[in-house]
Amino acid sequence: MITMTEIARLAHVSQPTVSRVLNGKPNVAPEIRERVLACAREHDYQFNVLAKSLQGSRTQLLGVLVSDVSNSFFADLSKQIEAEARKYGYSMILFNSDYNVQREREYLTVARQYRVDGVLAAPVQERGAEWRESVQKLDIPVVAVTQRVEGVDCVYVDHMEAGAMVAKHMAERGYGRFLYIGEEQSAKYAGFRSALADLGHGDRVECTASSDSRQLSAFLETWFRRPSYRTGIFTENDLCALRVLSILRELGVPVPRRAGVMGFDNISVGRYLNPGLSSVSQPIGLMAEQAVSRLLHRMDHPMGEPALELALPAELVVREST
Amino acid sequence: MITMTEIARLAHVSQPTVSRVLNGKPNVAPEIRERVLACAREHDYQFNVLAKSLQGSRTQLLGVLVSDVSNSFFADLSKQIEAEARKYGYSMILFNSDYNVQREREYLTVARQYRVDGVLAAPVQERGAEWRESVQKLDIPVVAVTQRVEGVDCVYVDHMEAGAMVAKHMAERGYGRFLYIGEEQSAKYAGFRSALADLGHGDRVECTASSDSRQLSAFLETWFRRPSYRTGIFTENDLCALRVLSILRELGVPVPRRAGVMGFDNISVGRYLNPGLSSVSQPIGLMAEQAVSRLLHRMDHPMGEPALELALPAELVVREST
DNA sequence: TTGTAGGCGTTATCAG
DNA sequence: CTGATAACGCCTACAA
Repeated sequence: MITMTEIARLAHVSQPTVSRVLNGKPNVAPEIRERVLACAREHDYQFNVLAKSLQGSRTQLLGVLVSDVSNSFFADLSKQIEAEARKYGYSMILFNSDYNVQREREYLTVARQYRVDGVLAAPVQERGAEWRESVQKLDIPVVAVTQRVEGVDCVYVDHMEAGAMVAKHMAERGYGRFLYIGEEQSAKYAGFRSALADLGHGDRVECTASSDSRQLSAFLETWFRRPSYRTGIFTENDLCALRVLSILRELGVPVPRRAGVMGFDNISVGRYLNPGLSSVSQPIGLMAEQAVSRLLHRMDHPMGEPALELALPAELVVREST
Repeated sequence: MITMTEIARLAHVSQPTVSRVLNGKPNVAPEIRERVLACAREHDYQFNVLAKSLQGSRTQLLGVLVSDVSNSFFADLSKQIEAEARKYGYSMILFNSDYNVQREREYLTVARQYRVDGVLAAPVQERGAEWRESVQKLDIPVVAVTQRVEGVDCVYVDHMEAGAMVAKHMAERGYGRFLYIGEEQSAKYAGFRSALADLGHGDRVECTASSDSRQLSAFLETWFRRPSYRTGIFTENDLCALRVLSILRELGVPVPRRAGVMGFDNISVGRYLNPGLSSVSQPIGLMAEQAVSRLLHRMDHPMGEPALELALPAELVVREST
């Protein structure tokens, strides 16, 4: 690939002059400008961004760290982030932590080795003082997306509040028993549970892990064998809700009559399901936009301002499953 | 971020010595090695990959160009590619062409500006002599994924053959009318159509575009209003199949009795649908593996060998929708 | 075993 | 308006 120095030689000018031309600086004689441009075009010159950023300028690279791009929610998020970053001339190195805290850390160091100008991370750990600290002593600005992290710039929806919204909706729909499928410590569950308590259903909530499909299936079979109230099921995300719906179908549990199912993330296929999946929608586009903009801002003001913790509104998307 | 030169100053040695230590080269006095390592650890030294690659060595960056990560197929593909690349110490810059040929070209030049060691591309254009040429005169190795491109390294499944498999399956299932939803020029359609012709259904195949949902809905309504044979519908991808299923449900067309639907890509949510979506599965993991390995190989042998055109087997995944 | 010198492709500074 | 020159962080000779 041709370099400025080579163009300089071909055009019989000095290399800095070539630099001036290619960067569109003023104060270059028109004829020289033309000569250089012609030569650059002819050889399809491309800037060497790496060499450029050696001078202390920006790399124009963003590190984007998600737990799993194959989850449509993160796929959508990555897409929006890429589109948003592109507006500012940024490209994105994508890292997949695979829900692995160890790899999350590794990728953070890889991102630094590439001298990315900043990192957008959807951190795995929900409540991580540890994560905050490891991020804070980093010399690269980091914005957390989807999760609140105290003392770190972050853009997120309030999971507590979302859980409460779900609880309220399910109570209104007349469900009398409740099930949360996901991690017991999650903020969604906390909000769900506490709102149900306020509604007088405090002792009718249970929680079970989602990880093992067979186990989950067995659990639901037992649950619905005993005659009981109509059950509102809230899952940690839509993928999990899909599995639940599929299990309920196998068990012959009618949805939404006997069981209501509400997911989280409102992935795009939800509306095409049968029954359509009710879900909590996060404003992905807005999150991406705000997160990128905050990150770029932070690059210029590394320490100055206090962390911005931006809570965005979640929205209930009610379809046939509740 | 601390540099080798600074460590050198702090440890009272020369910068190349620091380089030797940090790169684990032999012939360094143990005590100096310790001193340097201690200092590096203390200040959390990280290599500057960019500076490294200025010397002509590799950037350890791969450009990955897809049309739309938010399509689960490409999301899965990106994920597998990332995992595979990581094994060789490579990171991935992700580009989203958004099915836009113009942006595809732009991203190719951006990739070059970053001096990526190679590019994996799922090209938009199905039959592009133009694309081949633009890629061939690139100074960076490119491997096409998912599409065959003559004269360019590529890893793909044979869409013609896949289309034929679908035709055969649908004929066996007793459908007597056929519909392809997608671009008329696509290889899938060609294979579908020609196989149907061989089966004596040559004049019972139609094709309609998928782009406009309302239009598609109107088309299907008209189609199913007239009493006709049972119809086998083959869609260009699973996302499209989802929309079709949803429209058929609205129209009250029973699936698979009156209409059979088969998608393409076998995205993971397909099995959770109701009815479960029949589809053509592409071996994503294998494709990623082969494509990355081919790309790395090509880096070491830029021109030597002829292009590898690797056709991988597609597989019919039959569920309740056919 | 260690240090010095040069270069990778740029940009910035300063002199002419 | 243009060209030397130094610098960015690192590596690879080569010299001591």
